[in-house]
Amino acid sequence: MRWQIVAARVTIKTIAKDLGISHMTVSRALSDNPNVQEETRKLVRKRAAELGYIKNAAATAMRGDGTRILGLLLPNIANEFYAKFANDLAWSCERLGFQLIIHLTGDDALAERKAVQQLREVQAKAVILVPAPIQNVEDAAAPQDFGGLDVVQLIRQRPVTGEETAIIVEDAGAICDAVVHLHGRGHREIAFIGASSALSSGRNRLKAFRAGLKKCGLKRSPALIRTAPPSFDMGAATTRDLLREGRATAIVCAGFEISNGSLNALLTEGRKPGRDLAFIGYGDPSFYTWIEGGISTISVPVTPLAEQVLQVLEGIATGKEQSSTFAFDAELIIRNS
Amino acid sequence: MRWQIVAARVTIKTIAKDLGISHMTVSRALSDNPNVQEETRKLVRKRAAELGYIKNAAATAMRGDGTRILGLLLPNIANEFYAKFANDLAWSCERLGFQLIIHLTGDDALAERKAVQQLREVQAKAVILVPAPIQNVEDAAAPQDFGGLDVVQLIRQRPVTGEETAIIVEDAGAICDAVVHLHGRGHREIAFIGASSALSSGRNRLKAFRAGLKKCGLKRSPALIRTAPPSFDMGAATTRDLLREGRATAIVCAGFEISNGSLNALLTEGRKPGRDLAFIGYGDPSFYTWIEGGISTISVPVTPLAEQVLQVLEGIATGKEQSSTFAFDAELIIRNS
DNA sequence: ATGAAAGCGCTAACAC
DNA sequence: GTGTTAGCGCTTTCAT
Repeated sequence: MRWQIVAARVTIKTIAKDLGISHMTVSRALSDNPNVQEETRKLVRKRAAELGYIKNAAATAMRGDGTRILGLLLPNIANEFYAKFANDLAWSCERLGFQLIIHLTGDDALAERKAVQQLREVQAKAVILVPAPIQNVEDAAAPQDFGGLDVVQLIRQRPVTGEETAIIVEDAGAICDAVVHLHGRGHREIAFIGASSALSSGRNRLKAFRAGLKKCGLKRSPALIRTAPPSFDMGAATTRDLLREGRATAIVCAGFEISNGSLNALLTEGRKPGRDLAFIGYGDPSFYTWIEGGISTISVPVTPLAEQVLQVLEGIATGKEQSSTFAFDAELIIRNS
Repeated sequence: MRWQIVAARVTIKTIAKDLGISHMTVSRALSDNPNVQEETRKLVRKRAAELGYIKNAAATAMRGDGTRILGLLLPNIANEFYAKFANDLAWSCERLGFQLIIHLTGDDALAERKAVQQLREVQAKAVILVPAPIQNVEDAAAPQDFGGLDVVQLIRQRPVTGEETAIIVEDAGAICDAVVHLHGRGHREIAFIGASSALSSGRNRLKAFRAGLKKCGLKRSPALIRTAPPSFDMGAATTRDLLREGRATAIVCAGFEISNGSLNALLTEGRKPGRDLAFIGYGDPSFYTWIEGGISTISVPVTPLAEQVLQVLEGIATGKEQSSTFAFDAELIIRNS
């Protein structure tokens, strides 16, 4: 026998015994089943509150009644975009009575697998994820098995069973617009800093940039196109290189981290974005609106994205789910460039 | 009878039947119990993988073996500080194999209660929370019951049972330093923008500011001390007021949102923080380091905080937990003011 | 309107 | 080394 130092958990049986009735009556009373006398119901609820009864979610889950758990898989939540998205989604979850489990993947396929596994273990209802980019053959050969999870893909779309809903942002138009705009302001040497072509987003954004060049009748200059694994440091270093070379008169950034890194390099080098050099950022850090007269940017619609996820979630909650792809347009916002 | 469209969940019994052995052997094999023949163990693991077996966390939880779930309660995660903290903590969770459930409270006591209730239902192991400020008598009268949850209070410390660990930041020294520093640079009209005294943090920071004034032999000017419910807009509006009045030559911000709002007002009004007016911000948005020659700030040690939480967590995980209060000093970082 | 039994998936405690 | 039993807390089903 083990001494119970802490009070044993209060269950419906505890209450039942305390009240001298069957635990089934307690169960019914607590779940507002009509087949209970109003009086008993009140009594039970009162006693339950007094004893500090807490429903055991595990028991409910085990009976096959599912859970109210949602999983969110993101590369990180330090990034302003992801943080804002997680924030919006978390509020929706509070409203709908869901619990939100956040897993960080660092864009690593293995981490993603582990997270999905854990979510399946707790029988999460759905998972919203930014799919990790497929880096090697193994990843491609062993597609993720989501089991009973409803899946919503975010930002990136991985060609899988085709069953999953995808919510993506369509930034090709805005990137193309950016080039056209810069051209209109007289720029002829427009640099592009983006992710390496290993990422589908990297390829697509570069394609959009080239489409913009073509539209203005500008010819491609390989020297002005810089791609590498995207990061703050990459954006900063690349920008410093471009400054040193002194050819570019405008920079278009195609990535959140890259954009911040590039802006950082510009400012720490004493260049005024919008004056000394035209600059088009990526994403919507709030300070873009109020530094240096406002930083022009390719604006990504976070809240609409989160709201769409919410819609899909509500569909899932009520069983009326239907899979499809939702695309939201990014928008070129011109401020100082 | 109901038609099973989807394949029935694979359990240890499924595997047992498939292999013609007892489900206990399967259980033992899967949990690396030594009392299984190496051969059978391998066989079981192989078959489990093939059949796509997923352990049912609910069943484990129901047996009283607990969960690997942690709860994190924050006012929001859009704020750079909270986002960074959540990010650090989430990484720790990945490393330790925990799942992190994030609940947003908006600093509302009722929302906090609901979140704690839900965490208790899923039998979370611990909850890390920024306690909602106590606004009214009801809140104070009905202290939160955390049941079996281990509790780590963050930033704010609510006097409760005294059992909980608290991890707080001690910013009084840095605030006082800020005043002394500004005085040393010749400023005599130093404004303070902070939270209303309803929040304990508001009171303490104001106290520290006054201590700074006293230390320099400056007398208090009520006209330069502005407190109200803290927000970005409050910071911006207050700053615009101060600019209009034209008396203050320096501003000390005592809050994350306030600081950003104030800085925003300054820049949109065309004032150069550090040149036209001395400015001491609060918190560590990354762009503070690289705009306007660097914004001076009261730096809050996020990563040490998260690391301490991690320490406590590991204590909890191994049962070697011991409650206490950990304080981390904020630090005055002078850049352009 | 209320109660008794069964079973969800798992593992500790016993057989053997 | 392997199998059997029992029970965690809950609700569905079937009595009463």
